[in-house]
Amino acid sequence: MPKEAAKPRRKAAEKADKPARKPKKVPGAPKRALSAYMFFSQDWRERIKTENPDAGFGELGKLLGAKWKELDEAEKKPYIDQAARDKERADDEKAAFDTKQKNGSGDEEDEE
DNA sequence: CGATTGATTGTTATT
DNA sequence: AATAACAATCAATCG
Repeated sequence: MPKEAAKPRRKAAEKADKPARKPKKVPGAPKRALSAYMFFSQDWRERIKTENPDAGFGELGKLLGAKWKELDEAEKKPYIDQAARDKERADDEKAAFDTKQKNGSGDEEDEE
């Protein structure tokens, strides 16, 4: 049995009183990459809507997530692949962000 | 060095 | 424009 890391990833439905998550923390945030779910939704949202034209937001989310878990790794693979591809892109942004901050704030194209 | 957390991504319908 | 379940993620940061 693999060791489990105590990582109770639960953040959704945690809207007690917080004014939503913070807009951003660090200036020039290179934004992360999309997750496989993002690509999965882009492709599936059509089918979900096709098979569930009455499905609203709740149904979509729950139904989508349920399907996602149903898929096999091979099924998710293409989505993960896209996510991985985007990750490379995000990596570039991060690299640029890292380099830029290392360089110093001097000449920016259009950054305020 | 390890774990945790925080920030982020995209969908839709409603307001 | 913003929010809210759904899932991933993963990079930076703290101990």
